[in-house]
Amino acid sequence: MPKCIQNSLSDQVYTMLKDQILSGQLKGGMKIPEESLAEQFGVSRTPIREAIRRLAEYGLVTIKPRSHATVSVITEQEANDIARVRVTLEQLAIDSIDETSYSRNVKELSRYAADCQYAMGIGDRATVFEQDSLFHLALVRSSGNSALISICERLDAKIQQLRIAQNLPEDELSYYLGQHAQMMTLLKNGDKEACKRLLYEHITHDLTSHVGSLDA
Amino acid sequence: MPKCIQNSLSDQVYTMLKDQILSGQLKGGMKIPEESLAEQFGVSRTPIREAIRRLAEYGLVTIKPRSHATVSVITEQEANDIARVRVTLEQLAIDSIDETSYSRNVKELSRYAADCQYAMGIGDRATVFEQDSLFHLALVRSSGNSALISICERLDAKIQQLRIAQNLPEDELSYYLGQHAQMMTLLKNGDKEACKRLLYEHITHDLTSHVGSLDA
DNA sequence: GTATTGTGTACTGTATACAATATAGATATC
DNA sequence: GATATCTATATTGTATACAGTACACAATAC
Repeated sequence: MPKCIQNSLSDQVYTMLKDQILSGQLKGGMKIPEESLAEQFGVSRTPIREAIRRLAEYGLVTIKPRSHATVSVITEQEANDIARVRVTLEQLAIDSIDETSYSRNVKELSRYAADCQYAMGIGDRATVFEQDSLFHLALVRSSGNSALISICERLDAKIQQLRIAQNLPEDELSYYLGQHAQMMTLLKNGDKEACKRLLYEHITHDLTSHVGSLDA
Repeated sequence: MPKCIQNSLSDQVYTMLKDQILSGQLKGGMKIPEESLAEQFGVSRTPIREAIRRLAEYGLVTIKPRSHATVSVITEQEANDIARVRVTLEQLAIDSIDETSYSRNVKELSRYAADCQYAMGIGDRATVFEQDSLFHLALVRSSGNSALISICERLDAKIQQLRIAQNLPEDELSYYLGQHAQMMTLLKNGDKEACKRLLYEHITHDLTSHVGSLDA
């Protein structure tokens, strides 16, 4: 269910392409010529170009000048690098949260955590990942730091791509999702240090072991 | 002196517009209609559009749908937020640097530090800021973390805008520039903690006091 | 059989043309 | 005189057309 905020064709195409990439419909390494996409979406090349270029800024596609754009592939090294940065950024978010901003967001956070668990229960992985993203973004938003928020929102697409590529087994995924609620408890109790340690485990857990076959 | 890596018109326009914004020639809040830019640069609207959209991704211009794009203005809050994130990211870079990667980059770093000081001596503020940026980016690159590097490179444009807006008095600027060499000494001695503390001061020094008159 | 060059095709990069919408100014109304 | 509404214009959003380049395949030379 693609959610198009703007109604310009560029934005619609952008959202749909992003969804197709993150859902794995468009796999890493695949060529995406502008003309065939234009045909597929029933629009001209102009909005396609703008969408592709935006996706390139987010690292989801790679543009080779005067040649095709391709869907980006994530390497193991890149996955580790992103995780490391992510931990650092979200730990900063935790440090920046004060009680009032937390209480303002606690309801939203717990809803995402719950929805995530529920989706896990019925085996709906797509929703699990979506709600997981929303939880972490809401956490970052609670920091109130606009620069931090925009960086994390930008990084989110890559993280989603990573989550899917990681392909964690059910039991592990379920275990790590439970940490959302734990983190909230720690935050409520004001124990930021413990929360940051848990976040570290939450994000960097046996990261490298499951990555692979992105361009199957 | 704009340095155009790619030779496509889009890239050239992008670089030139960026330079004009960072040099203050295009001031915050100014409208930038596509057509007049196209005339000014002697190209069609297409490459102009792509450049503007790219600048928007970097936060240097703000696009209001179906209306003019304007040069973004930095608020005091935003400046603080960016500084906070920047400290965190560059501290992560310092943590990630190992001896081999440092020794590979030490020459480059000291050159930037020296050039920065020299430019300060002859009162060439534009070069000071340029070399300052290069120093910090080289530091981040030494980390070898691709995700971190790309985030910092992306943030760099905003930081440059900020540096100019800050408009630090000569003596203070000169003082803080001296810290580049100090940080390198600490790194060489392996005292990362001290280096990170110094970096914190280096970046967050009386930040809010000088910001203002961006759209003079 | 392999390497090299030539040619055609397909795709991108850019320009131009048209459609749709927002802004500003003028007119009308209270 | 102030406010609201209408109209004209300017500017964006999108489509299309053309030019130039890169890639793939074939033909030739070694």
